[in-house]
Amino acid sequence: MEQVLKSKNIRVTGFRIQVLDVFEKNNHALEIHDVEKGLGDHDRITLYRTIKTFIDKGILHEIVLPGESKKLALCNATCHVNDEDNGPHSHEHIHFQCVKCGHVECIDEVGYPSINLPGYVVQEINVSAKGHCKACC
Amino acid sequence: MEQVLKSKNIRVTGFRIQVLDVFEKNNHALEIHDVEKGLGDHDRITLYRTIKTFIDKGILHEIVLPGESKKLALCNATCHVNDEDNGPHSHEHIHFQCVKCGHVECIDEVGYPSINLPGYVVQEINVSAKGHCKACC
DNA sequence: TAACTAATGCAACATTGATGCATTAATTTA
DNA sequence: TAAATTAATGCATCAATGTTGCATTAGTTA
Repeated sequence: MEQVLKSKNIRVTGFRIQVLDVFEKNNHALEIHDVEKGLGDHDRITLYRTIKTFIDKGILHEIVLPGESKKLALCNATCHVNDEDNGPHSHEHIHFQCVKCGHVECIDEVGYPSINLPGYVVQEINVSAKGHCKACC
Repeated sequence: MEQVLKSKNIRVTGFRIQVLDVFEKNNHALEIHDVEKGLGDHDRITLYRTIKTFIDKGILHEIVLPGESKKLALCNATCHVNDEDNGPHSHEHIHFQCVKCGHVECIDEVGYPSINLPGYVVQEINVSAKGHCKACC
């Protein structure tokens, strides 16, 4: 837990550990609202700043799905954002949302599709899916 | 233009035609901010309501991309949202963002990838890509 | 342990979007 | 085609989400 923060060269504070705890207790993506419920009494602004730091450092990533509010999930070990230029996260995984339980999870275990767009140069693709998750099938 | 509105059984008003005009003059997705610049003097709330109506009726669809603010684009002819239950739009196309000009466009001409997630039931998939568009190559 | 610097907490503000209600304008129908 | 009907608009207000500046507090380094 602390190791995560240390490895990213940011200070280990009680609040940051609490926030990480909330994510580690859940195995699906969370909205800021969910994080707030998981924390005790806290300062809203500090939470926003903490999340921004975590995203910049490659600890959390944002998940946007049509019609849904923004969600956050822990990055996997292979995610290395460039600390100098705040480049994009490089997660090649699918974001899956279950229509039954509503949970959104990152699926690292399957291959990533590739697409061919004649006339375009594709650098990066982003895939999300909807359906029934393992638990709800 | 009017036909679009009539075919969806909603009233043809000057403001709605102006909004459609802005989208038809551009061949890429627009943020609400862009639409406002394309309109003359107007009421912000009415614009939000107009956009909501257009989305509900299958005239516009929302495009969300990580790290970008929400964008809107005209639906293609094959989009039929169910007017009764406000079901989802059924566009099987890729949203492409050019890293050079920043424009986001809908690409209908290419096949849509399929994915196989063992243990899951996939109902719908959503693909976006980034790179260089035809104009910027 | 002191000095340094990053993180926090608070106040204030910005943006994006929704709701209620009276007024206006587009349709419908007589 | 004018009156009746009903949807759309404009305005005031509010809610949610997120940012900035600044003084204070706490983690880290020497």
